[in-house]
Amino acid sequence: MPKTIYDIAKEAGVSIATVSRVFNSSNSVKESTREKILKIADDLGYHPQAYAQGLASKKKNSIMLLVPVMSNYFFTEILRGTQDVLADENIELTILNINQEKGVFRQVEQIIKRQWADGYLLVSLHLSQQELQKLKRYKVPISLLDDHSTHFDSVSFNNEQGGYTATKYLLNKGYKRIVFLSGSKEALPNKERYKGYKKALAEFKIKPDESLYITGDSMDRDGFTEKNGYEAMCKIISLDEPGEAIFCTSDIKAVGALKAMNDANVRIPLISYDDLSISEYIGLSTISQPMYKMGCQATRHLLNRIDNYDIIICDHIHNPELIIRNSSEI
Amino acid sequence: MPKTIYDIAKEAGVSIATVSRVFNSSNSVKESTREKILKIADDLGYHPQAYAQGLASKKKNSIMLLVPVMSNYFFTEILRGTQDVLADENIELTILNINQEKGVFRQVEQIIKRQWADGYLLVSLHLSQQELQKLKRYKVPISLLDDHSTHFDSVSFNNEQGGYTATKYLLNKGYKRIVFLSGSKEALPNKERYKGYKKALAEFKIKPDESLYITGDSMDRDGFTEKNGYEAMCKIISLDEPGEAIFCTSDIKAVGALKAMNDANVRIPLISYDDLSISEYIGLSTISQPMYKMGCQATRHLLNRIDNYDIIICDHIHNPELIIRNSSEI
DNA sequence: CTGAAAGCGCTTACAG
DNA sequence: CTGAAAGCGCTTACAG
Repeated sequence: MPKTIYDIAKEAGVSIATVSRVFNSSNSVKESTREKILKIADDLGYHPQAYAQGLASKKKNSIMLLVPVMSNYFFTEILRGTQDVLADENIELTILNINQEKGVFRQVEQIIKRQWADGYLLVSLHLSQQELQKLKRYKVPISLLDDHSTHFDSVSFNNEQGGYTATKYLLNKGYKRIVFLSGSKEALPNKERYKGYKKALAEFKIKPDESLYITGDSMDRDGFTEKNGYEAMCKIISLDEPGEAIFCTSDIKAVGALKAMNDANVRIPLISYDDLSISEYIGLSTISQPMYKMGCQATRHLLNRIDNYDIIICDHIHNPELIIRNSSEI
Repeated sequence: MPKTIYDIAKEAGVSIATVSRVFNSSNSVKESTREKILKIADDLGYHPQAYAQGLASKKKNSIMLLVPVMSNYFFTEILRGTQDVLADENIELTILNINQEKGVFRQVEQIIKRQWADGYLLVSLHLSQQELQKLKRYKVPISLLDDHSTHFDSVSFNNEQGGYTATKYLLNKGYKRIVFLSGSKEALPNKERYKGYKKALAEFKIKPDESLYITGDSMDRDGFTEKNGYEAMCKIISLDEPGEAIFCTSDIKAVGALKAMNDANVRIPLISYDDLSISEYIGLSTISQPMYKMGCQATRHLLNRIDNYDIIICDHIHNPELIIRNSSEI
């Protein structure tokens, strides 16, 4: 039922090769022929089928962005960067949501095997080095964002530094019992931020107190939810010795934590992590990361590698920045 | 370089037809042969190429979700619904971000022409009836979410009802000067909500006051940003007669509006729209819509139509629900 | 249970 | 500037 290149060629009285040339902007087509074909194609609602083009040309002219959750500002900013870099490139961008419950590696490998795109941008997927190594054999352009590896181009944050900066600030203000309000303990960024937290404590000769490592009970999305933050804060409040300040590993959790404080009518200084668009408006002191810029970078890495698979591997690590607003200043 | 069906067939000593059958779960393959082929495929990292399969079988086994912005909870919930419906279907789901600045219709039509998927779920795209009519000729399964049409299956909200309910509540509390804190005046949902707002006023014999129709100056994302809400609220506060209550057309804008109130140290009752996940935690009274459920519905419509293009068109309109929390209760 | 062969809708040297 | 033809990597009747 849908029109094919044959329909157009017949209608225009030319060969399919000529029609193909028109759509591949080869300049070796007579202007009048080109216009005629374009007109017919428009009338008939024709455009070359992506799948057939991909198969014949062995190029997909598309890249795929693989992400675990796309609920947040974090991802939106990255996407903005990617789209801006792609703007003059004539490359299509599709997004695939990876289900964290169903084996991240399996899903990623499957997509790559099926050759959906010319290259893949893996965002916040945190595969193990061993898994990344396995992906290497497909010899396909892959670029990592919010993840680090020697196998692929990567753009990542210095999470340890972020945890360190936030904690240090609190320590400098004189607080000693600082709570680490955590997400899932297994999540890599969480571990790294905890490292930074401990490093800062160490500088102040404070031993990390296990009972101050606290998370909520709701564990969907690795615990990065308002609900988890609320639950965690309730636990903190009911501690025998509640803690004098809080380093919270995400803004979304902080929203929950703030509510719990309000409900219980207590106020504990808090610094969180992400700098979502709402954070400015609810006065969160937080660690900010240059997400737009990183989206641009990671995308450029990918395009370069599609262009030439054998160029040297790039590895950018960005230092986050502490932004002080109300929540830390009591 | 990547392995093809020929490599596998040769290695296994069978024809490519047999290899193909294994991957299409045809049961007419000897168990031992199947296992052998699967083993070889796994060793060699082979899986049938999506594009070649699509071309040969004329089925993509994939659907595409077209959305304008995916920053919000709104979209995340819909996605959850879609994914849950797709869970046992063996259909891939890809997402395509539509750039509102670059001609929504043109982008959508292009995607459809190129035949990326077996069907398309259009979310919050608000094409005109005329444009939808044009898409009709491609005879391709399309399902609309947060949009209404007689041409395609659709699942939408009764925005007028939402605006009416919110405004009525405020009127019932005795407020007379009610501000309509708007997004872009051209946006369809905005218009519909405004209709409901006026309808409620009419019941109270109040003439809509033009000077109470207020929006901010930042107009990215159709004005649905914290910043726009903040700006609008500043205008409201500096009104000669400020208004006794506010109906705000989105929670994100309300976040900005609340901050502006705080900064100016005023408190005006406010009801907003969306019920994002944070809204509960910051005490927003708001209009809530069953997004997860609607994502499920729209996806089922689409699958049914892919199954049989000629079934009768479905049209669900959902009534939103008012949820009272702090922001409206001063 | 398996294979040979046609065909899906394109692109792209090659030749003119 | 244009066409004939091979080929991309699969699926799927058809035949056995």
